[in-house]
Order: sequence, then C-alpha cells, then structure tokens
Amino acid sequence: MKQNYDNTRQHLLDTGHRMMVVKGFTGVGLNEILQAASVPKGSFYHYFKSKEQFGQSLLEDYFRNYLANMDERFAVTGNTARERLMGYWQKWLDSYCEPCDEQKCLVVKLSAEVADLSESMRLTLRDGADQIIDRIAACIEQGQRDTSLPQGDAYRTATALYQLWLGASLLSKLHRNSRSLENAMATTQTMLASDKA
Amino acid sequence: MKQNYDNTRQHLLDTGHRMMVVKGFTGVGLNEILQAASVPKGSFYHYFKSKEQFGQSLLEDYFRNYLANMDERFAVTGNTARERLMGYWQKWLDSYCEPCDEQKCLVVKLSAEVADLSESMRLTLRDGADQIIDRIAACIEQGQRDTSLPQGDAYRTATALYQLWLGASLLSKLHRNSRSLENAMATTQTMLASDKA
DNA sequence: ATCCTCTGTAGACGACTGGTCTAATTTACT
DNA sequence: AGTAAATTAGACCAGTCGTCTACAGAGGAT
Repeated sequence: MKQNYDNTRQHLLDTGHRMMVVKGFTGVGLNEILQAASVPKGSFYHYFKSKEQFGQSLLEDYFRNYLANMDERFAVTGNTARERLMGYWQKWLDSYCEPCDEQKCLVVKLSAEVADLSESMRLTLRDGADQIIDRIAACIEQGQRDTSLPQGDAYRTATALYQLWLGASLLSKLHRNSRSLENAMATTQTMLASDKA
Repeated sequence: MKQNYDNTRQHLLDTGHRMMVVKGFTGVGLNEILQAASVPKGSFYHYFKSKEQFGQSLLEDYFRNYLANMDERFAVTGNTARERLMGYWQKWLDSYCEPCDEQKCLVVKLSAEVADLSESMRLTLRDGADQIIDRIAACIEQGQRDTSLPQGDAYRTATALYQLWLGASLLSKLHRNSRSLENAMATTQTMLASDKA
C-alpha cells in the first residue's frame, strides 16, 4: 500500500513534469494531468495539498535527480576537471533535439512564469539553481587545482556560464534550433581559454 | 473616431502589457485585462481577432518601442561605442528595482512560456530578439572601428552577451535581487577587455 | 433635416475548464 | 467482522475564451 502510494505519487509527478515542460505550470490543468496519468481527479488532493504544492514537489524531485546526476558526472576520475565540465555543457547541448520542442530543463521553462506566481516554487527553483551553480563552481576549482582550467573567481565564472546557458536555451526555444546553444559552447570555450579567466 | 480607435487599442495593449509582465500570458484572463482597462468585452474582439493575436500585437508594439530606444541610444555621438554599449547594459541593470518584481523585459518573461504555445508569438519574439542582437552587434562593430572595443566576431559576441543578460535576468527573478545582473555586468566587462575578445 | 451606414460600445450568454472539497467507497489489518 | 485508514467519485462554482445581438453615435448623402 505504501508502495502503491509512492507509485501513484511518483507517477503523477512524472506525468506532470512531462506536460509542464511543454505547456508550463498555468498552462496545464489538473484534469489534463490526471487523465494522462489515469488517476481519478478525486485522488489528487489525497497526494498533494494543492496544485502549487504539487508544482513544488515536482521541482524538488527534478532537482534531486538533476543534482545527483551532476555529482556523479563530476565525481568521475581519470580525466581532467576541464573535461568533466565541458562534458556537462556538451550534454546540455546534446539534450536539444530538433523536432521535439520539449525543453527538459525546468529552470528554463518555469522560472519566469513561476517567480511571480508562487513563492514556494520560486524558492525551490532559486535554491536548485544555486546548488547547480555551486557544483559548477566546485568543478572549476578542481580544474584550477589540476591546472586544466584558468585561475580566477570560480563562483563568478560558474554563475556567468550558467547564465549564458540559460539565456542560450531561451533563445533556442525561440529559434527551434540549437544554434544558440552552439554559440554558447563556443563562448564557453573562449571564456575558459587557458590564458584568461 | 480613428483617434478613438487608436486610443482604445493602445490602451488595451498597455494594460495587457502591464499585467502580462507580472502574470504571464496564460496567467491573465481577458476579463481581467478588460476590467482593468475599463473596456467592455465586446470591444476587445472589435480590435483583436483573438487573445493570441492580441499577444502578438502586444509583442510587436513592445519591440517597436524597445528597438527605437536602442537606435536612439546607439546613434548618440560624442562618446565611444564602448560607452554607448556599456550604457545599454547599465540601463538594463538599473531597470531592476528591488521591491517591484516586475520584469519589464517581455523576452525574459514570455519566451519560455509562449514558445511552445503560440507559433505567431514565438516568431514575433524570435524576430524581436534577433533584431536586438543585430543592434548590439552593430554597436560592437562601431567599437571595433573606433578601437574602443576588441576585435573578434561581433555577432557572436553580441549573441553571447545577450544570452548572458537574459540568463542573469532569469536568475534575478528567482532571487528577487540584482546580484545576478551585477555579476553579468562584471562578466561583460571581462569579455570586452581590450586584450581578448 | 432626415435617413443611412459604418465604427465602436455594451454585456449577456454558451460551452467548457479551473482548482477544491466533502462524502462515500474500497482496502487492509485486527 | 469490525474498524480505521487509503483512495475515489463527483458536486461545486468561479473563471476561461469567444460569440452574438442590440444599440449608440458620427458623418455623409439626399
């Protein structure tokens, strides 16, 4: 039963994620999600207190996975921190697929919409983004130690890079192609050029 | 009468802008806008074919003003192109005001939400963003000619800078402060350092 | 001055969807 | 078999966008 509870709950979260990534938070209705998940409407409020709290849980779940993924990626040994970092951006770039307009990254999709709508979701998004930047900064520091990355304020560089990629993702949604992301990749390489931070 | 037409139409556009900048496109209802503008519903569909077309007109109006503003700013003489460009970013930074969460920039607020929702709005947003980048690039080229800015691919740099500031604006919405924008400013200065493009 | 037409105003209305909540059913375990 | 908890059904009403009919008033033509 507890098993069942978690299943249904997670199933709702997954379904919600899939729809919100395309339609946004306000843009998806509960009915829509519940129908897609084959969960009766009445059940929703058994698992979640409100749509807002559902959205927050969704974000928490998203960041938990995302950060775990980053940790795993950045913990790899046998290559330089620079390689690990560039692999992260490369994966971001690769995750863009031409036909499917799906924007996997919820920070890109929801930040602007949700920041003025729900305080709890805003805070979850904010903390998640901060943690992502922290990890990027940590990787840069590793790179400064193993000399694969240039010296300089790691945190500032990490923030700048993340901002760059968020903006690039926004533009890639407008263009429906990956050119903006490729430009971001080139800029990233320039910014991490060994002579200048 | 024609006067009245333009007045009411523009009044609807202005009111819609003010509300969408806070609540997003899907987040505001027609009734809400109409009530705020004191315009009866019947009139709305006299001026606009649908909510979507209203949104598109709103964006067109926004970009028309925004680009005119940029042109004016970049056409000033008596200073270097570098100063003109940095003035643009400084204005972006200044436009953030602590208490009012209003995000004036519709590209930041609406891109992610609208890109998957309305093709016409997506294209308007895309073309507007492209024109902004074009102007930034033109200003950079001026700076390369008057030697106030470093050599390099002006268009690529312009795109990177705009992406950076879009992403920074997104983060500033999450944090409700201007730190991200200040970071973007510092990064901008580094990227435009005279030794390296 | 009278009529006519066209622009714009007015808001009721329809069909539907939104999120929420209470009451009832089903399930699990004593 | 009885009780308590987990789960569901569906009512609820405010709100959605868009349609439609009615009418006010301006300007031109006769």
